[in-house]
Amino acid sequence: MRKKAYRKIDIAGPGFINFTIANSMYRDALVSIRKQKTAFGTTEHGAEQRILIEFISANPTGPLNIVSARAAAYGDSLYRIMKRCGYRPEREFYINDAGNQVDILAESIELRYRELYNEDIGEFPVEAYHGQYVIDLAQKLKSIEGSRLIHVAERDRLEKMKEFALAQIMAMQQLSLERFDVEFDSWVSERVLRGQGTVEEILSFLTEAGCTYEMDEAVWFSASKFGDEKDRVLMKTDGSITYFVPDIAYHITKYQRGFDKMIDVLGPDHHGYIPRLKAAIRALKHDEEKLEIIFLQQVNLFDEGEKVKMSKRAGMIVTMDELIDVVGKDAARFFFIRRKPSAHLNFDLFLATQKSSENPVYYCQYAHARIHSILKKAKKENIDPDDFHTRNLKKLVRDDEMLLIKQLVDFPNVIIAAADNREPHRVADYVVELSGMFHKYYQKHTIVNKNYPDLSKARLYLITAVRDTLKNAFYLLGISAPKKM
RNA sequence: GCGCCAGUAGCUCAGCAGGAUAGAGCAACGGCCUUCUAAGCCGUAGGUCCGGGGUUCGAGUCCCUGCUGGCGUGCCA
Repeated sequence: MRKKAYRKIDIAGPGFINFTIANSMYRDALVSIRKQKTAFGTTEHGAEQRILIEFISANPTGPLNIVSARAAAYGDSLYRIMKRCGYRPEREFYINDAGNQVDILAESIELRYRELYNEDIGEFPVEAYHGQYVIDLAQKLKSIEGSRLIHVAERDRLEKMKEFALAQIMAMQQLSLERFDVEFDSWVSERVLRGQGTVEEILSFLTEAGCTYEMDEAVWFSASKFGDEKDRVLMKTDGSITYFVPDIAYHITKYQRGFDKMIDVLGPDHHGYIPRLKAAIRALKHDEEKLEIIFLQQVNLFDEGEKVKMSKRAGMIVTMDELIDVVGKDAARFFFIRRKPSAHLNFDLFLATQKSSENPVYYCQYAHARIHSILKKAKKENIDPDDFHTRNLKKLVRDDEMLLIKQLVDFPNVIIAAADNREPHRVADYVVELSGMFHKYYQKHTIVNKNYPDLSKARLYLITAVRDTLKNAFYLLGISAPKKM
C-alpha cells in the first residue's frame, strides 16, 4: 500500500505552488529519528576528510584573554560539528614560545623578582608585561628558589626565569581551557620546531627556489613575486630571524602531515600577514587552496556601556577565567558561538552579570530540563512510554506537532551547513528555535494525562526526540544538558 | 592612500542557494501560575534593512558607487 506524500497542493500567488506534506510522512520521519537514538545527526557527509583546525595559539606570556575565549568556543565547536558530519578533524595549539615576546616576559619577571629583594629597578619599562600575574610569578619563584638567582650570571638567570614562566603560564592556560571544556589533540611548540633545524631548512629551501636575496645586511624573501604587496624580511640585520620563518616552517609541517584541509582560526590583527604566508607556501610549491584562514573579528568589552580598553602588556585584560567566574562556562560559550565569526562582538560584562536572562542559553537548557520533569511525571502517573506501538503516533495530528518534527528532521542538515560554512552559530540558532517551539507546545498542550494514555505516550515519544536532539546539539556547542534547573 | 570586516527594531544580533507580510532575545506596555518547572507562554508597540544607482518577474541577500565605524598596512608576534 502506498501512502500519500502530500495532504494538499494549492496555488499561492504568483509563481508559488504549495505542497502540504502529509502527516504520515512526518510521523515516519519521527520514528526514524527515534530509531537512530544518539546517532541522529551523524552523517558521512565529510567523507573522512582529514581537517586540521588550529585555534587560540596564544603567546604564553599571560593568562588567556577574552579573545582567546572566543576562539576557544569557536574552534572547539567547529571541531565537534565537523566530526559529527563525517570529517576527521584534529585540534591543534601552536605555542609561540620563542622570540621577542618571551624574552620580554623573562625580563619582566626578572625585574619583579629583584624588586622583591628591594633592589631599585627604576621605572618599570613600558614594553614590559605589567600584569599582576607577573608579580605573582616572581613571588612564586622566590618561594621556590629564594635569593639564589640574584647571584647567578644574568644570562643564566634570564634563561631560568624564562623556563619557569613558560611552564607556569602554559599550565595556567591549560587549566582555563579545561574549565572551558576545550581539549587539543596536539600542541606544537615553536621552540621545539626551531630546535629541529626546520628554520634553517626553510631558509635553504627558499634560497634554492631562488626567492631570497640580501639587502641592507638582511635576508629578504621576494614575496611580491608571489602575490604579496612587498618583499619581507626573513633574517634581520642582527642575524636573528623574524617570526615569519618558523611560521612558514610550521605550516609546511601541516602540509607534510597530509591533511586534506588546514584551517587557521586567527584574530583580525593577522589578516595583513596572510598574503606573505600564502606567498611562501606558493614559493615552496604547496597547494595554497588547502590552507583556509578564518578571521574571528574582535571582541569589544563594555562595562555599563563603557568600552574597556584592553592591553596585555599593560596588564589591563579581562581573562578567560574571570569571564567563566562571572557568567559561567555554558553562558560564555553560548554567547561567543551565537555570533557569526565575521561579526564584531560587543560584550557587556555588566549586562552579563546583571541580567542573565538576556542569555538564551538558559532558555534552551530550560526546555531540556522541562522535558525531563515531564517524563518524571509520566512515570509517577504510571504511563510507560516504552509500552508503545508506533501506530499510536496517529494521535499526533496537530500542526505544531508536525512543525516540531519538521524542525527535528532538519538537524542533520544544520550540522552539515554549519560545518561547511565554518559557522557553528547555525547550530546555536537552531537550538534556540527548537527550544522555542517546544516551550510553546508545552504551554498549549498537556502532555501527560492519565485519562488519555495513548495520546500521552505519543506525545512523550515526540518530546523524547526533542530532548535527545537538544542534548545532542548542546554537546556540539560544548554546553551542559541539565535535567533540573 | 590601499586592503579586510561590519552597518537590519531603543540595545545585542539572526536572516541558509535571490522568493511570499524582514525575525529572535533584551528593554517598554498589557495579560497568564489550585493543572507536566513562570529561567516559560500570549498580546501590544517598535523598521526609508546606511544613502544612491543597476541586474531581475522578484533584492536585506548579487553588481557598481558614495558615507560611517572598527582593524590591518613593522627587520613585533
